[in-house]
Amino acid sequence: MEMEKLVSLCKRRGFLFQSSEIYGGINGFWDYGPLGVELKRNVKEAWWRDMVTGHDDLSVADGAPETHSMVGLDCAIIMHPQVWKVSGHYDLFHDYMIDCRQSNKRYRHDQVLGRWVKRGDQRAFVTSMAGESVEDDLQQKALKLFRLRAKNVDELSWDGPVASLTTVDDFSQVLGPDAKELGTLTEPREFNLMYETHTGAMRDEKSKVFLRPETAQGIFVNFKNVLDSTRLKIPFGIAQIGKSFRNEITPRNFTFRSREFEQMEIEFFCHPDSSADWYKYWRDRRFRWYTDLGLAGERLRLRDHDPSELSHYSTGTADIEYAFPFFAEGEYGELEGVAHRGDFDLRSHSEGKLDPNTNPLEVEKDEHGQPRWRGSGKDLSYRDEVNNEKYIPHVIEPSAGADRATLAFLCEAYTEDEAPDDKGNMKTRTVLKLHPRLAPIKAAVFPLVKKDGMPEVAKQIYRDLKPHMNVFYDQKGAIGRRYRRQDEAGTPYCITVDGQTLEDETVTIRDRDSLEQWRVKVDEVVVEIQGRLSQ
RNA sequence: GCGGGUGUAGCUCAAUGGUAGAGCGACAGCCUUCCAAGCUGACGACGAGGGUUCGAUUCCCUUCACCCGCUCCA
Repeated sequence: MEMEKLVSLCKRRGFLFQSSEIYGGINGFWDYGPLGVELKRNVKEAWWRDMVTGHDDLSVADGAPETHSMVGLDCAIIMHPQVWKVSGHYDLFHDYMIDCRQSNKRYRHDQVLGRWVKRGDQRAFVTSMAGESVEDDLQQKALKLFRLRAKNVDELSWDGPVASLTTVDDFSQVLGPDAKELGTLTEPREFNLMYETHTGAMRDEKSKVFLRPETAQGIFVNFKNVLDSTRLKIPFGIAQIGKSFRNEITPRNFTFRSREFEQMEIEFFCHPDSSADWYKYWRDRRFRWYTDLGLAGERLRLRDHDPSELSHYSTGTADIEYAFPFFAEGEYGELEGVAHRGDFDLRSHSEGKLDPNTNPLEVEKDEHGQPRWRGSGKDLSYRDEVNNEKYIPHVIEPSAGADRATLAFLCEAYTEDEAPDDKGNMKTRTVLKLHPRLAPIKAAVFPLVKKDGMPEVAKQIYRDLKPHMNVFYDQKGAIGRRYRRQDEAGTPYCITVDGQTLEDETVTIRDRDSLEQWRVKVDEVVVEIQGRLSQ
């Protein structure tokens, strides 16, 4: 499937528009049109119903270690700035970046390592991104820079230890990691991946706040509130759907990487001893959610992170990925990450930001030995009244992208097949084979022709269906054209009033995918359609 | 942020330094008894801003957006 065709259809039929299009558009932002908003709402409502309101607290779910509860939350986009300092986003999202004018490569300022080297009266700071073999790499580069052979390595004299580029002020003596000559690096420039704004009318450093880059932290900081207000017992999950914002360096690939996007996140709190089992449960359950809604093909996969990719406090992370058409063959894009996060988040918000590189986890300290970012100081542990046990729960985090899921469902649904026209010639038909739960319009009602009392019967069927679902009525033009329009919108069923209706009070129902038609009594249409939609 | 490409009607495309054209779609009407049929009619565009020019959609500059490749992707 070519992506341009889907993008074109999305625009033409009102699924997706570029934001602020009449002003030339704005990079990284997208608007959902009349059909798109229904589709995305259906995705979110399916998630909310399947994860939260439809969840059975009393039964042990398939694959689950025991019963569990699910509740929802909806918190503010703007939170106390300390939330983002303790969560680690402030440090991670505030990078200084260096560009190389010669190689056109970009580096994190603090990640470029190098060492001063002299040969005669020439002096340079040679750099490398080589990681573990950095010293060898630096020597190679120094030899090359001074046009020396390996046997003349003695002519090099090193000045000081390997150090970060942050220790260097004058870049004119710096050899970039991929450069062939000195002084090709730009001055460090600040990259803010979190959007900033201000609270109150005063616009100064003290009033600075951030638009959240993820919804998860709102759940962590409300953990105690939820516990105190609900009589919930562990294990339970808190779910939230909401907008998040990241000032991505390169928004790309339609809505896949947007700067404003919507997340569907769960933080699931459990006892540390059962956390590995719960992780497996959520990983498999979330994967199944996508397959149940139609991403059943080979383009969807569950990828377990390699143990070497994991933080030591995590016993597992898996990505649910989809092979979007705009990726190269064999490449996948993340729809959802399911992560075992241990007690990292709750402890950080209690004790202060933990250093993820420590084991066991310790609070990250600044140069004065003080906590780098102070936590709330509140006790975020859980007390098990039955076993009289007190502990900090472990967290399983299934974090999904609502826009990415919506886009994946669209990509998967887009189909071109052949269908005959009224003369029997085969014509290309464009159809969105969306799962009925996700389809923006559930059914369309047509009179075969605009006379003989057919519109009146059809309008009544429309009115009968409307209280139950989104239905569309159309009496204009040829019947075939009306069917094709609904195919493009992904409407699963079309109901047609014809001449026979006037004799025996039956109508035809047409299936979008098979093009099959069958007759149903007029007063059984609602039950028939409802029954098929709930399958 | 870099390099390359592309911006003309809702969509797909055409032409032109001198009033911008088509197909499809959408709309109105006629006709139509099951898969984008036919006839008629009306609507509808040069991404934005500057410059050169008597005159710019066309040439130049800037900018914005999209696509491809790099980079980035906690």
